[in-house]
Amino acid sequence: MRKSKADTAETRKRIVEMASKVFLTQGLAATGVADIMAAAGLTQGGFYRHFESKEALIAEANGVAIDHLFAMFAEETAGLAPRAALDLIVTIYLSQLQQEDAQYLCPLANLGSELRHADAQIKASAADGYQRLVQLIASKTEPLGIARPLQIADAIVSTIVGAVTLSKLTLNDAAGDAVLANAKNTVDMLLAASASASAPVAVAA
Amino acid sequence: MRKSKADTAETRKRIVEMASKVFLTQGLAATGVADIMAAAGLTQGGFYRHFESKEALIAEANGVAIDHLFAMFAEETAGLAPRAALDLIVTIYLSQLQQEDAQYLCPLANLGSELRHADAQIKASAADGYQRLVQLIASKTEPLGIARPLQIADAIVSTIVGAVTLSKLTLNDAAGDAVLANAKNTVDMLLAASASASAPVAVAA
DNA sequence: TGTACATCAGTGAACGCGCGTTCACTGATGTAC
DNA sequence: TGTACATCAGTGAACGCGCGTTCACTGATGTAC
Repeated sequence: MRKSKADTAETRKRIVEMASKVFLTQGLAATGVADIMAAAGLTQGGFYRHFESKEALIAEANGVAIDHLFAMFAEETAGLAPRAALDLIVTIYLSQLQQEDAQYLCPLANLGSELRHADAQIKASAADGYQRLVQLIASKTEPLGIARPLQIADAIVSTIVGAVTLSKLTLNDAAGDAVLANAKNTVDMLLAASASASAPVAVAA
Repeated sequence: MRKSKADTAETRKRIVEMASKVFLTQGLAATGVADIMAAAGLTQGGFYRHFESKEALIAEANGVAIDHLFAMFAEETAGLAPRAALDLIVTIYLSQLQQEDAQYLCPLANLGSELRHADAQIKASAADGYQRLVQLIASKTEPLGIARPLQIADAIVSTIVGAVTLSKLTLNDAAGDAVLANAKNTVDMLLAASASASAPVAVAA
């Protein structure tokens, strides 16, 4: 049953994509290799033709999830002014678990505490995602002419990651939604406070 | 080897205390019943004399962790004015993972993503902890005469929980410390922004 | 108060299950001539 | 270009291990008389 090189590459990609989705929605420990292979329409025996271990797949799946998230951000905010782009990024990030199919999930918010105890390569993929998220936000705060744009970017990341995590630990969905809505207000407040703290500057588009 | 009722109660309490510590530092899935019993100086067979299941212990251990956290907050901030108490609570919360023995760990920040997929009683204990944390913070923001004290309390919780979670997902400790230090600044900024947004009010002690 | 029996905390071994990983095998693809 | 062989993606079963849970047993505690 050997497959062509193109088929093999496609299969491998399909496994990573499915793994990314399943890991992010079900958790790392709760998701087995057999679950992922079944989701990809394969049997578990073939897994090790593509990956060295479950850990290696987790690291790769996290990387892919992060890549997709940022590609989507870039696409959605193309041509927008920094402040508008920032608003959209924050809004999209906060609503990641509210959509039906939950296509773009962030490993930091959805796997946070599990990543902490994972092995080195998995932690490295998480740290990379964190860095990229801070830098993306900072690339939008820096042109705003506000005080301490890097610290504000960092603060925004802590707030939105915390809010998404906590929104799934409330007693009911309404409370979770309130956490998310409030996080958006908090980001706005941080930006407004930073703007008033520095000399008023006209924001270029 | 039957023990007296007092001994039995003490043993049960010791198991919960050890479980609380081990679960919070190692994670739920990574910690086995045998690990906990060994930490308590017992063998695994005796576990089911005290608890119905591992899940039941997790729920109870989380509850105990939260109780300890709040008891410590109450003790540390006794007699302090609301703003000073708030500062101290935030500072202590943010430094929970920096101490040697890490005695007071919050389940929300340390088990966040694992709690999300846990069973109903465990999630209920997490939701309860979240409610209590928001209310404790709100009890300090409300006397400050600031705008929207409840939303600010909620924002503070999202920020500090997110920061503690993320501080362990950075490449090195220095970056993690920066996340925490920045979270403190963020809280201060939120409070200052809320104060300036409302009519200036003298804060009573 | 003393005695005889029931209770039950704790032990250590075993059970059963699931999971990550390995393996023999199949048959289509790739490659060497 | 055609042919013979090597390669290897995928299958399905099995292995081995760890973990949650159960169980027979022990002997000290609690209780009934």
